[in-house]
Amino acid sequence: MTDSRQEPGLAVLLFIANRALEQRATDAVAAAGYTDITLAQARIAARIGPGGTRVSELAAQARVTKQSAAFLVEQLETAGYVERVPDPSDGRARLVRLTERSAGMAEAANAEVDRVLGEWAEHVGADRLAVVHDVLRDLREITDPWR
Amino acid sequence: MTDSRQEPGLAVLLFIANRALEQRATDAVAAAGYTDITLAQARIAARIGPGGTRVSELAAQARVTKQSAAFLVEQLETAGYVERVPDPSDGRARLVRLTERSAGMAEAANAEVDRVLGEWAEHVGADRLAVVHDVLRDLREITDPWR
DNA sequence: TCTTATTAGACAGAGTCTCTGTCTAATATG
DNA sequence: CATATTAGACAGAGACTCTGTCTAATAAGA
Repeated sequence: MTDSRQEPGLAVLLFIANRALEQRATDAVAAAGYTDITLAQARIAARIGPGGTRVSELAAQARVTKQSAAFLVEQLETAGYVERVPDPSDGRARLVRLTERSAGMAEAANAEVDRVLGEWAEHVGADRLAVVHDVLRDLREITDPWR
Repeated sequence: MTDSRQEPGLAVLLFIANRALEQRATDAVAAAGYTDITLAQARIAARIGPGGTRVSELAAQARVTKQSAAFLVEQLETAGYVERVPDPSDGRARLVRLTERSAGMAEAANAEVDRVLGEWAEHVGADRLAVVHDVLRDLREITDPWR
């Protein structure tokens, strides 16, 4: 989205880092035996909170439309990774929750992410990586309309 | 790809920042009148170098298969944003080059990216943002198999 | 309370993107 | 010169995402 080759801009660098991490996590999940889940589904699943999350919320977090999120949740439900329960606080809403089956998958993903972050810290220094983390967190205030 | 809500991990933060920048650039391009280009096409177009780039190279940079990249290049060619010429150095290859028509589009995208980065620098400090840029650049050595 | 506006989600359909698999031509390798 | 590799084309299937529309539940105001 920047311009052309040569020294890559921040836009490209963000893309590369994001994709690298995503790829490692995806590969790890597949290696752990969870081969019936796609990247798009995983992006949704990864954003489900402990107490369950609404489809609208998942859509916002994953930057897709409600329809797309609902479609992916449906797939995840069929595969047994999530379940939908009524939201006690709102009769219109339903909460999407992770099932026990997804526990191992989540663990595999998280373990790999930690491993990758360890490698990154070793390569660029834990302190510098921490700055990246802090800055991106601060940046979220202006880049993330939802919360 | 991390786990669930609460303090977002680096994986989610990278995703958010990347998407935010991508969205702003995309909106700016559309606002500039280039409504016949999609996000996937733009991701490919943004990676075409001054002297032209091979489809295989574009595929690697955009993290998609050769087939996907070829498909998108085909769309871009039909729309008049790129052209394909034989690669003098390799009879098998063809170089994808930007046409004059894409100049205004690239300018609109780059201008918006610069604008966003300016906002970011203002929000978190130019020095801290510079650290992020440096770290991600260093990280590329281990996250980007292609160069 | 009653009317109206908003919000969560379901449903339908079309378009876009991406992948696996296979094939040809051109280039390296030994 | 035979073989392996690489760039790209072609075909087809599958996955993802969107616009548009609809119902039900909640929120807001007269």
